[in-house]
Amino acid sequence: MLEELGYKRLSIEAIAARAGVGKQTIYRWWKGKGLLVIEAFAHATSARATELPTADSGSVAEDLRRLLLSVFDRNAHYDRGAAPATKSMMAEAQLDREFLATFRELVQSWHGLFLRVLERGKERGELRPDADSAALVDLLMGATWYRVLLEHAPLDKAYADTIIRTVLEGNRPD
Amino acid sequence: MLEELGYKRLSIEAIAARAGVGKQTIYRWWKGKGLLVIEAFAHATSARATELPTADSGSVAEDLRRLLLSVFDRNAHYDRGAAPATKSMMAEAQLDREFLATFRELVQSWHGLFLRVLERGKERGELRPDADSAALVDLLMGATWYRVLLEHAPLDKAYADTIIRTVLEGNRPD
Amino acid sequence: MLEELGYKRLSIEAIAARAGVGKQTIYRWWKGKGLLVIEAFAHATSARATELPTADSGSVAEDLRRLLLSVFDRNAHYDRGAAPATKSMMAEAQLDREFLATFRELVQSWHGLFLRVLERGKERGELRPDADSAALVDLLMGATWYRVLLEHAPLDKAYADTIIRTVLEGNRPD
Amino acid sequence: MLEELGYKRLSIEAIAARAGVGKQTIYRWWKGKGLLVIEAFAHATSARATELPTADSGSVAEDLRRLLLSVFDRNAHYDRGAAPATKSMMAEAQLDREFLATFRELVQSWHGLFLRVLERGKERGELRPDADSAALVDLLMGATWYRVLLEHAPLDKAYADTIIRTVLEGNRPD
DNA sequence: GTATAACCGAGACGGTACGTCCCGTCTTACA
DNA sequence: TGTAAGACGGGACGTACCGTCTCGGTTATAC
Repeated sequence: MLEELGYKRLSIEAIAARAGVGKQTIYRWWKGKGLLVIEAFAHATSARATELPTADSGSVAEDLRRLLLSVFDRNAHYDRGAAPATKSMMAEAQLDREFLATFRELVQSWHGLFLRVLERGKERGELRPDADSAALVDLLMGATWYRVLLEHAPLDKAYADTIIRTVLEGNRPD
Repeated sequence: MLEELGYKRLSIEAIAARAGVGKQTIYRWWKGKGLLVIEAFAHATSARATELPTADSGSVAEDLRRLLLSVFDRNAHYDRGAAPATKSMMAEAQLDREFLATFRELVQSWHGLFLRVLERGKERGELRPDADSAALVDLLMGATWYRVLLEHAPLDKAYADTIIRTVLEGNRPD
Repeated sequence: MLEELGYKRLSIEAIAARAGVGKQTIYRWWKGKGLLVIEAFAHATSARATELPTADSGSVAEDLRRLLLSVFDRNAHYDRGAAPATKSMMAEAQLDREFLATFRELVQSWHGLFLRVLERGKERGELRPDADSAALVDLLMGATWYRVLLEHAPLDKAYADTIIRTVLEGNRPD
Repeated sequence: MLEELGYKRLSIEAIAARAGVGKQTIYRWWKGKGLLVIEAFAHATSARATELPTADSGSVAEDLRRLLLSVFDRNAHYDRGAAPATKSMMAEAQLDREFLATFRELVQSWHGLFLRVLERGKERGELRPDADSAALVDLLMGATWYRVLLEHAPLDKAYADTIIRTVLEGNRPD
């Protein structure tokens, strides 16, 4: 229904009707449209067994590339698949502080994957040991989200390369 | 009123009442809440004469630093000043495609400033000539927006340093 | 719609839909279902020009008889015409004190007609001068309403005769 | 709870909660709010051993007076005691035909007492033998209910006297 | 200096959705 | 096995705003 109507026109009334369910039942389980969508999103992504690739390939560059391209893949089409949902959630997060807290947890769970890769890189001496990994993750993710949100340029391999190249070269040891 | 109520609870009805104006008059001038806010935002930022620093200091690093810190300054407090407004607009942009187009123009007008600085850097040989400047701007802005939107970490000098350092070191010539 | 559905199943939602009107518009004009019905009732009875007979025939008995039979006529069929509406209003009056006040005014406007007839009777010496006219009206109306409300016996001429006979004979001068 | 909340706001949900009982259990015993209240009313009036006075004093006037004043007593205060309950039941009877049937039986059980008194009066020659006793009971009860329902005048001794006087004088033999 | 038009506040209107209450039925988990 | 607890599908409530639409009562202009 999200893809069909868009988040704004998606009403709890309509969800209930489509589900053949009383509105109260929905309010019993979720506090609002946002939290319902977040859960539906989590369910959909986990159900489709589309886990992000976490295997250790031996090189930060390769690990990061795999991870980032996987994220790019899911969000490359701004108007279908995961992107509309994540965009909607980011919007709701700006409109409802309570929702922001929940959403942040979801988003930060993704950070973990990136953090681990970067930390492995440090251990292997591929990255400066004093680099601020958390900040680097924000760079990686921020660059990605920015294009998804504004839709002013595509999430393509060239962009991924630029991002990864910049982050790694910019934090090479000495 | 935006700071007071938040974008979600800010209704055109309330704006009209507060302004001592008929609703029709508002609809005559703006097509929706989003476009009204975008204009109010533009008015407020220009009125306060808080233009971004564009002077050429002679070094990319310094120019970038000044520019980025100026942006950081305006948005450092996530719950007052410019941040709530920009966050609201980013939200609206996700919910209304027509608004997205308008908002994108506003945002991209800011890109110009960063692009010019990077291009000057290329000319001076401070940056690789084949670096994708547009992508680098997205890196800079994306990293900034990301923390503003998620509010999971502060927009502080350390973060600015990491961003600039990474972008510049990551795109040094040869 | 009242006759069709009955007062209980008559919802403001349905009235609005049938009238092709927003619910708010109804709430703008009437405070509740009861007050709307009371107004519809007043409108219907006045529109149909079914005024009660108030002419002076020269005898209390005859005046009273005409008046009472006219009331009987309108309410003889407990399940159509005026009776369902008046019954509904009497019900609402028991459930909502504010409505009771309004309803009482309507009902007491009818008392006036009976009171005038009785007072004429006193003047002509057909009734004891110290009879409590108001109480006698309550007797006349109470007896009528009682059968309408309980529907345990018909509003027929015999009952009208008994009522009038009792009230007049019971209050003959000396 | 009836006195506390009024019939309208009295919900089965609330009754169950207050009673520490499942809703289902209530529906197992009573078909609706009305029937539950009618039973509670019957229980309350019988428990308080406030039976109506049926003894034969030797005079219709006296018997009637005792009986009527007893009814008046219970309902003199329109907002507490028996009156709110009877008013509620009369309301429900107008809204639900099935309930009306049950309620009518309860009400008519009271008629029996009045009928017996009137019949005794006929036997003793205190009343015209061809008087319609049932109609007279409706006069007595109707006059009483009317004031209880509209609350436009008190149930006082003067009113009782007028009622009884009218009914007896109006149906004296010859 | 007055008639006339443009404007605008106020807010009613048809409408959608909200979040809540309660209905009467169904399910669960404990005693 | 029965029952409290309460979830469920459902209907209606009364409210908030939406974007559109009349209204009068000013101004401001043209005659």
